[in-house]
Amino acid sequence: MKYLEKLRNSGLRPTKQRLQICEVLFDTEKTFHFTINDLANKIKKQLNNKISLATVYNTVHAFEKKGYLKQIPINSNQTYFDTNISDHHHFYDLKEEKLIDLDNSDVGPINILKKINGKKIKSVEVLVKLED
Amino acid sequence: MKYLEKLRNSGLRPTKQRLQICEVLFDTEKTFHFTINDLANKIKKQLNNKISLATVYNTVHAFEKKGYLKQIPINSNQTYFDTNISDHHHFYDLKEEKLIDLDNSDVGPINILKKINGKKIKSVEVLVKLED
DNA sequence: ACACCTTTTTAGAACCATTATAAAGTAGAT
DNA sequence: ATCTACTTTATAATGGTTCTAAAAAGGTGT
Ligand SMILES: [Mn+2]
Ligand SMILES: [Mn+2]
Ligand SMILES: [Zn+2]
Ligand SMILES: [Zn+2]
Repeated sequence: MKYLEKLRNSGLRPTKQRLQICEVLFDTEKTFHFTINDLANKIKKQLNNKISLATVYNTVHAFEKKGYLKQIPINSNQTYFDTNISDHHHFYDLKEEKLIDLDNSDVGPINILKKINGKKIKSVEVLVKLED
Repeated sequence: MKYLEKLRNSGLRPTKQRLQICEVLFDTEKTFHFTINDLANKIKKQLNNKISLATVYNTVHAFEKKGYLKQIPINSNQTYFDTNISDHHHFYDLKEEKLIDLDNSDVGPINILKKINGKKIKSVEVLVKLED
């Protein structure tokens, strides 16, 4: 199975439910942004099978911890995840409440001049809010 | 009173509670980051007076809407606000779960090359995650 | 001061995304 | 097949935020 590695690395056995979550998350041309609810609905519609929310939460968090998914820093009542794990940024369309990818190459190089003692930079994320 | 303008512009009458919230928010040398709960506790301790959470929420949201406060885009179970309303960015110390200001001047100029049809940029915010 | 009407405050309830629980089911090892 | 640890699931608990509606305070005209 093509998702064994991701599952094993995340400390998860390849169960039917987890493989289905993988299918929906990783078996696509394009990457996408989602909330837990989005994902649960997508599974139900696309695979005609309901997976309990608890399992979806657990699996998504395990993948996020291992870096197979990213959380998108944004203020919302729900948490947004991203299947695009490359270094990249986001537009947030305030009217439509939609996220749009913004490639690293579409943002000039970002140089953080200030240093914090004893800490090192793990990530640099840009959020560009859009209005009409 | 020194906060009349902010309150009036936000469509709020200058009540005792709102003036106290203003005192804690705006009567300081330094700007700061806070959650609603932080703020309610600060008022209780600093002014020795309890203001109901509903009033704190309402007032903070009214100020935020008018731009007298900013929300900080970050993933947390609580919403973080900022009394520093200048264009600036943030470090987020993952270990300590603390936000640290990052001046515009400490980040090279950010040029967003990609354009979205019919939309204009309202803000550009950088979040730099820190680890040990 | 008083009456009258509007706005505000407040405690508590409701809401809802997320997390915890624990019982029943499943997978992998022997 | 049996055993054991892990997993799924329904459901409950948690907790930040929002809503409600009754009491309090503010403003206005007399
Ligand atoms: Mn989460
Ligand atoms: Mn809010
Ligand atoms: Zn993305
Ligand atoms: Zn700040």
